[in-house]
Amino acid sequence: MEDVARDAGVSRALVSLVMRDSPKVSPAKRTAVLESAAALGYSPNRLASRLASHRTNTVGVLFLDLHNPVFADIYDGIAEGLAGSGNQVMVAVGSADPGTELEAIRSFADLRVDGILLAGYTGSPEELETALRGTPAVVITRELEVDGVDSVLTDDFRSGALAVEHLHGLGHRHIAHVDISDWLPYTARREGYLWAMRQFGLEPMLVHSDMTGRGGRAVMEQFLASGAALPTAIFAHNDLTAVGIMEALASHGVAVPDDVAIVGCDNIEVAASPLIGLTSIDQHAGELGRLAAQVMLERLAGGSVPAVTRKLEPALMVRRSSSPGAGS
Amino acid sequence: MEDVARDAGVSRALVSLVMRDSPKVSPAKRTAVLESAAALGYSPNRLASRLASHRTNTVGVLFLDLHNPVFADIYDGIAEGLAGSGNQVMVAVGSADPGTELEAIRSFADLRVDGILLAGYTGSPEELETALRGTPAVVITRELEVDGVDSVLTDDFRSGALAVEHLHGLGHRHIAHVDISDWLPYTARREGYLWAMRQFGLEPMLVHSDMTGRGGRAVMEQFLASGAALPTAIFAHNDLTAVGIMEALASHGVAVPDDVAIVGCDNIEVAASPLIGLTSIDQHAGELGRLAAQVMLERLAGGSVPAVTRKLEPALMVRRSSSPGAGS
DNA sequence: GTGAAAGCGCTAACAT
DNA sequence: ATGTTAGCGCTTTCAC
Repeated sequence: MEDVARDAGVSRALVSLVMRDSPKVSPAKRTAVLESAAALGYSPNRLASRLASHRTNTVGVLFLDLHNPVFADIYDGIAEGLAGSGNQVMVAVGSADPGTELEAIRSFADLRVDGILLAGYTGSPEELETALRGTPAVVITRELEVDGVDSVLTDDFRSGALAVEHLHGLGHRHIAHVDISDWLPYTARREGYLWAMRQFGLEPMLVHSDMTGRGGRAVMEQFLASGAALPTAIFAHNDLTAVGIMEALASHGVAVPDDVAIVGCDNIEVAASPLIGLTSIDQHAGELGRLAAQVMLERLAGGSVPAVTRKLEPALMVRRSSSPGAGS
Repeated sequence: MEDVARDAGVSRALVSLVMRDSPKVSPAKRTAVLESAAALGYSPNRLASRLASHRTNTVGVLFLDLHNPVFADIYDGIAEGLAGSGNQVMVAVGSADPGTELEAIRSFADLRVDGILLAGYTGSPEELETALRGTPAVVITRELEVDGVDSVLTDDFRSGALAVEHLHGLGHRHIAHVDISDWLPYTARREGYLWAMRQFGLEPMLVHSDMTGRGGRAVMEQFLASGAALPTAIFAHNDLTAVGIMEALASHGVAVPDDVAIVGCDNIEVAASPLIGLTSIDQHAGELGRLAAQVMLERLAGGSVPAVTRKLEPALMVRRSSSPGAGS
């Protein structure tokens, strides 16, 4: 920087201003500086500038899992929502390991990112609060009671109820639910399912899986091997699980939806494929990302307003896997 | 840090040593420092430490697209390959916009990451070289001639040839190829296809698409609408495209593989689904990521050895979409 | 608009 | 093993 200033015949301060394209430099000097910088192959060290300015203009985004396309949808929304705000996105991936997730959050905090977006946080509120060390955050797809942490999600309880209402309306009375509660603290969809089943006076039937397609498939294979009577309909915690279930059923010659109707959740792209035709509950993933970005920008601008929760209404997308005329 | 030192009754330097858990501190002082740090809620500012130490222990990873699951597989490999090396992963997503990609690379360089892994770089070698500013890099899924930039990929030419050989062996003579060359500089699979078609004395038939499922579907819809005679087999640039093509065919009642056989490329998880059953050319995505990580670690340790290229052999995975007995 | 001076919060030789 | 002294490369006052 010293060199650039000398080469352009100006002060270091002026170079600094040009690099942050401040409006208070004359066009002449600006081009002179830029030319010298280009000639000398100079580019500012952002570590130094961030340290000195106490601002990073960066928001960190933590994803639970890159394999679930719902996170790609959320990412697109975030990128769109942050576009033009002058903020940079920095991504980290949490993986299944619980320590990794907190490590990534701590790392963001130590790097002094301006804010953190958590897509699929699986830990406890307390751990989150200490890991954040005051960094503003918004959790996506979950509601958390932590100071300075906003929540953006789709109504999971309602999603579960919606699935049951749809299947009940089709005439189904034996509706099973494959949840992931052994795995992660996401229980609201199950609660909605249980509530709706109770409303209709139906007997709930719960099976536990993880959140992957492989998990759903394994659980269904196991069920089929057990020889137990099949339900006439299954509501799966997410589409990945639902597709896994459909795969297992297909391998065993069980017809969908004629023998068993299937409803997933998330409405990922593959659910809409004519080859799959999975009925699903749309969570508006892209919109969640956009909203989370917006909430974060407001918090970064507006100081420390009280934590906010934005909850979207899920939307039922009926497809072949639960088409009427079959089932019951 | 000053405060912690005072509180623990030691010097700042000692605190610094404890924070990096150096072996040269007495256990007594170590615990004293850690306790004070915890009590005061102190955690080191990594911007400052990185600036002062000139080391970040971070490698940046740039992905072309989060929607293609092949990148999730590559990520897993990278994470595995980097595990235990003391390096942190920082992810950025390039998106379709060509400027975004270079901007992300420049950003990594300005943040002084130790190295950059590029999964699906789409720009030119020259642009890459200037954006890197000397940062070591390895490109995955592509071979690039740039100083200090290694390449890790699966033989794309061979993949294209393999697809044709497989289909030819099944008796197919009218084999079309859907490529993405209008979109991205990935032409080797097409070259392999063209070479093999020539070897067999067959007439090539090229259709251009992007790299998405939607693109593949659109291209096939358009083809079907044109009324032109269908080939008996199609080799698609990747599995996403192949599935899109299968969707379009299904919508129009064209049977796979009886009317048209399909071969994709990448062997993403969904290809193996019994609901899809897509024959594909495995690129060993996870292995690519692991290898890229390993090559990067070697470069970071070994100084500036000449650029290296590691090329894997593709593997044909035959499934229903090209099952024998049908076709020709 | 410009230049000087004082940090940002840490690490890295040195000495002790 | 521990304290001291300089910086890392930039941003920010502040007076000119």
